[in-house]
Amino acid sequence: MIKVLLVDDHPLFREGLKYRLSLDDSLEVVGEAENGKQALELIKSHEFDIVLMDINMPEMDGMYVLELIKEQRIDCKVLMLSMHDNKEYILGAMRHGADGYILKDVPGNELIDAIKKVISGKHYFSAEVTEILSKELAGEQRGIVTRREQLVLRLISQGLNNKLIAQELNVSVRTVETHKRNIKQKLGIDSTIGLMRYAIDYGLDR
Amino acid sequence: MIKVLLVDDHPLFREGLKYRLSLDDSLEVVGEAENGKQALELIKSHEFDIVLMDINMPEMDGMYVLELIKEQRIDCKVLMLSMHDNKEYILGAMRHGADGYILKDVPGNELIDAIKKVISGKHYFSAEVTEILSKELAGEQRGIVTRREQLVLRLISQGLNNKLIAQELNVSVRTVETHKRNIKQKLGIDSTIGLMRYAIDYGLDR
DNA sequence: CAAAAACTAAGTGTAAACACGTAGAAAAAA
DNA sequence: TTTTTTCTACGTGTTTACACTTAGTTTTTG
Repeated sequence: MIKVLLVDDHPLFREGLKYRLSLDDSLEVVGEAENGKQALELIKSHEFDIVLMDINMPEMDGMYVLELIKEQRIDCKVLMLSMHDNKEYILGAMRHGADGYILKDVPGNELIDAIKKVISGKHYFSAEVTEILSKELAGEQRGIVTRREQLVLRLISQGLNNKLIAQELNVSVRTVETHKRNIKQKLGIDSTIGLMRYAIDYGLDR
Repeated sequence: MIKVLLVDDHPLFREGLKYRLSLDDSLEVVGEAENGKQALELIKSHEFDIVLMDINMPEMDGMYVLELIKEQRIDCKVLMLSMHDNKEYILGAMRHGADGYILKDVPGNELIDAIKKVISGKHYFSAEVTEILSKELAGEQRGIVTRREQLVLRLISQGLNNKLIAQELNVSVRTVETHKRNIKQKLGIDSTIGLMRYAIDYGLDR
């Protein structure tokens, strides 16, 4: 029996997932959390075979939880669920060692397939995701926004100016400027406001 | 038996809803659509007591379908489901005669309550929604952004700088600056980036 | 360990944005 | 038709952002 932890901030969505998974006899949802914090507590106190987790959540997002799980080498697969098929998320999730990444608009049976693949030790990325990735790789690593750059992007999207971003990250304004310049170059965007739009569109804004 | 039509572009979410509604004996999901177009066809060819519909969908969004249903006086309640608690959406839905508006992150039982209230001829707006509305009304018309200012907001949200906005509107940069200053004052926002966030949050960005 | 990538940061000059005030012309409302 | 609002725009001074370059340090990777 595969023990599943569901992490998503929408109760209705969780209920739906739970129901869908209950249709398969080899799966069992043994835990639910509505944010990263709760998830982390559960993961520390219980054992799960796999965590199905949304990326965008209030109170600690899924990406961070993923990072912690993998850093601490907790023996548990992590399958990221997301509304967004954006590069940054997907690459971010891969960088942090996610075992899979699927979009929320896949049919239920694909989700089950994904879980089983992941449990069997493989990775699973849904078609749209691999599409994005292949495009990314075809471009030979153009556009890979680094961790620090992602942080800067997030702070930009929160409305902070360079000075405040610098304070937040404990670096100089010049460093922030450099990061911004590099991000712009990588993404082919030429204004802060454009960066903000990008960050918001691709859900980096929290 | 209340005949329900589900309209949402996420199969998993639909499945979840369907399951949740199946737990109540007086409800029956007799139709599903994954976009506004499909929904409209179904509504024209079949009879439903209530339509549960997402606002954001590809291929004709829910707001437009709502508009058509109400314009054509189709005898069918419409309960809008949304991820977003933004003013523009909520006010827009009300303006077009939605029978209710609830956020996707409500628990399943609240959704069932909402359906029944709506079917009985009442309106239903979830707590967060009425909160937003009351704030809006309490503000006694502060923050009325004029037509021109709305245009500026939209262009800001698209990532244009002052010069480009000026070109787009055939006015001087100084005028754009003035508009921006006025908008900020009206909305109590003190950065361009904040304006952008506002515009996107409130759906002005297209 | 060596090489590459990422992170840091500075110099210097230019461009854009912002604050605050003011104000005429056009359009809408009373 | 007055009155009010909206749209337009300038002056002036300050702050912030951007371009383009260079480069040391740390971290990651092969």
